[in-house]
Amino acid sequence: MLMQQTKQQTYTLLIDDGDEAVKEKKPSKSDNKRKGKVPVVREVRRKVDDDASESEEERVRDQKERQELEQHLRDLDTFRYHLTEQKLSKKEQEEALRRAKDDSHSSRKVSRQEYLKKREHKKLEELRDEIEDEQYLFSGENLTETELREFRYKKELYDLAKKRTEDEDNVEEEKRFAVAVQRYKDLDSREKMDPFAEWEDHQIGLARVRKSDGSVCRLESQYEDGMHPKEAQDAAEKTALEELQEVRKSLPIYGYREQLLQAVEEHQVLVIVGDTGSGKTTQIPQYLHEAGYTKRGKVGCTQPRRVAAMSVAARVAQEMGVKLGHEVGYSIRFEDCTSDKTVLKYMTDGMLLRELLGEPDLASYSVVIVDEAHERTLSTDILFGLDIARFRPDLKLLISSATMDAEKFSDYFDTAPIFSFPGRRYPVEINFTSAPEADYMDAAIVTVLTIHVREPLGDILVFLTGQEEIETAEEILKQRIRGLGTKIRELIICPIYANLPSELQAKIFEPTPEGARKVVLATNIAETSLTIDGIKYVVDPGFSKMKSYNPRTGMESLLITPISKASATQRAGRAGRTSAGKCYRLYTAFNYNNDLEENTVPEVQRTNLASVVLALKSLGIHDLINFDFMDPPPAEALVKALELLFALGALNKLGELTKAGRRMAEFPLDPMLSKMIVVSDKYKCSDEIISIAAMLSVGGSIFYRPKDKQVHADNARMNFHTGNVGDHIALLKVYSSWKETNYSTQWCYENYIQVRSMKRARDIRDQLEGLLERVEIEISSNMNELDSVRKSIVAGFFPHTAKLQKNGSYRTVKHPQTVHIHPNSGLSQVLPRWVVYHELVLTSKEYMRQVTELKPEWLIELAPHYYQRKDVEDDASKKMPKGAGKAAI
DNA sequence: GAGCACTGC
Repeated sequence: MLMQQTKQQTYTLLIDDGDEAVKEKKPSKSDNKRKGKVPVVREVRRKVDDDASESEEERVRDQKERQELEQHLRDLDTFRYHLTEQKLSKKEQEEALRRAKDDSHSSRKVSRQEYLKKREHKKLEELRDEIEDEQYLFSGENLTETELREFRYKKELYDLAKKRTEDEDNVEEEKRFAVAVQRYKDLDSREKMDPFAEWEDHQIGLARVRKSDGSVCRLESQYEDGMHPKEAQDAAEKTALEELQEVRKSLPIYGYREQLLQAVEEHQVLVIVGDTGSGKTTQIPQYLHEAGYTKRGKVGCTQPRRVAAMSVAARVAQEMGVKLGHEVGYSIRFEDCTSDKTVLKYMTDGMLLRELLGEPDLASYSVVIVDEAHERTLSTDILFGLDIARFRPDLKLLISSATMDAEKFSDYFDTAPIFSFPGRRYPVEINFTSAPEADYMDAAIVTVLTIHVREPLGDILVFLTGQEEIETAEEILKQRIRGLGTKIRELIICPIYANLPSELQAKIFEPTPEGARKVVLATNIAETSLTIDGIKYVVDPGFSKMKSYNPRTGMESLLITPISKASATQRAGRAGRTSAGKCYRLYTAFNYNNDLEENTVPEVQRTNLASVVLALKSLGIHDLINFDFMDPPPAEALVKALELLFALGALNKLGELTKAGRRMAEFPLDPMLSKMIVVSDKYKCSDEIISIAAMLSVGGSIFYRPKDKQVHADNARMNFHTGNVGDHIALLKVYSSWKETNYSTQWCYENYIQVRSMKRARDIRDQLEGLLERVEIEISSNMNELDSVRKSIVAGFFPHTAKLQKNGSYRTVKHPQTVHIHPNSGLSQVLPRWVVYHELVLTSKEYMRQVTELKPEWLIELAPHYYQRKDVEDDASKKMPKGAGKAAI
């Protein structure tokens, strides 16, 4: 663990220092521009006029330009190389480090101001640069009419814009927003508005129509919707089915069918290694069905993702010629598409775990297949630890994994045999940089442009770490391309990340127009969750954001960290799905070999385990320290979870599950939220509390805050905070207001609220409402008595309390540490004396997110076992910051 | 004045 941290730090340090060094060694502006920026973008392809008499001349010039460009690119490479060399000198590293330490604090403020100032002039500078570029590059050349006009126009624009860039920006963005709003207005039906529907449909469609050879056959749902005459329908069905059977036989796994079945017969646990495209996910369950395993019970196949479970089930149903939900079905949260007839059941791994809570021996299954086990989700790790196979000698367990982890799984399951067969994949050429990159964003952009200029057509996929980075990259790329106009091929930029509105997500699936190239700027979402056709080049800077949890402080953090080798391989593989491809890694082979971890740290080792422990306890597992985790989590994390559950009254002193604990375990929520719900029964406000619980569990993506509309968005948000009711009540107000408008999408837009998150909250709320019945809690509402709602919250979250300090910061009550109210909180200016918070996150400071005021005496009333008088003594005579300590209560 | 990667129940 220590080793790993050190490594990560060195890796990051190296890059930071590089940055510092760049600043110090920065060449003069024009110098920098000439070598670094201009030439790459500049050249490429000049517009060829129709005029035939000029064509020869054009060709010569084209050739000359191409040569120039090649030279520019070479210059650039050397330039970059030298820069990095300099950056890496030891002395400079130390110097940069020292300086960073000395004035990290004051420099933050300064840099903010600088940033604002810079932003103001950025656009202007860009334009000026463009003009200079043109003059520099094309001064001695005969420009075409159009190009001259363009140039003059730019110059005029620059002069004009100098005076009023800011205004223009606003007008432009105002327009864009209006268009977006209009588009939403145009869509009326709820189906259309379902943010998931679109791309989930797309993914399902993919599974349906993709043939093994990569070609597409159209047969989806033609015979299901009854649109065709009966005969045509039958005929279509027949040929479609026949064709599908052909396809099945052409899959790589087909040749191993008998061997595989024999291996399953002979061994209880089998590790299966088959590359993507081998057909294992769709075929193995069918083989097992054909071999008669389904006579003894269901065949269950788990997937890490909902879409995968749905789309694979749809595909298999089609191959078997049955209706989805009958013999073949799927089960995911909020959606159970199975029936009594179902023998092949695809499901999310979390779903199987939930089923296990009700049916601990999985009696209704004869085979369980855990697919994509190498992803090591929390659920698969727990499933493995439970070792169901030991109690059910007749249950077959198949684990499918990527090559490199197969041994590990085999060892874990008492040297279970490994069955491997080849997949279908195209070769991917891997390129490393010769020296470390100082700025991976810049390097990524240069690489994209270089590919665009040098390499044959084929789309590019760039892995970045988050929304902000993607937006920046998009901006820079657009701007660099814009200046070139017709001189290069068209480059279509497609951003993709989970929070992107779905109608914009759909853009990445549109086929690239003839002669153009698409560049997809993606987060990790493109690593596993979705596949994009036509990707031939992958640019991998080697970083991703990863959440980690500190069990000692209970603090979460989301940090940019180097990826693992396994991740790097996965990313590279994305280039070789439809043809041979290339992967550009923006780190050195040495970095790869020495600095990157073999595998990503499994989730179980970097998460809060409270709900896991509660689930295991409810399965009757008492000795958690010796639970057979494949990679055990830190003991501290387990202890912390046990302590919390004890404090919440879910476990007794002996560590046994209490009645309250049993009820809490029914809810698919963090135990503190479950506790809050269980207690709400007593305060007769379960209706309000489940809304709050649902809103809290969708996470922080409720309020929409576009860059250009921050003031409006903040105003809209503050409406829900009137009376300083606290963030929890504000969330409740958001939910009930939305409900009052009959779940209106329009209302969401008007109030800067994310529809997608609200719909998710509604789904969760519905589920929670259903579960209330199971734990015998009646729905009761007590909106007039907000203190009872607050008391329920405190009853669940009493370990998360903090008290205001003299300096305006807070100190957590039980395990003292200094924290602050998150600036996005409605109480960030109010500073109540006592607060309860939902979570603690470490970003630039230790922040409490979702905060509500409480009365200290409640702590004694609601958690007498946890707090003593002295903890909540309130020295009112002490001077508090001005205007603080007075909120709604 | 901050900044939510990605899943899942």
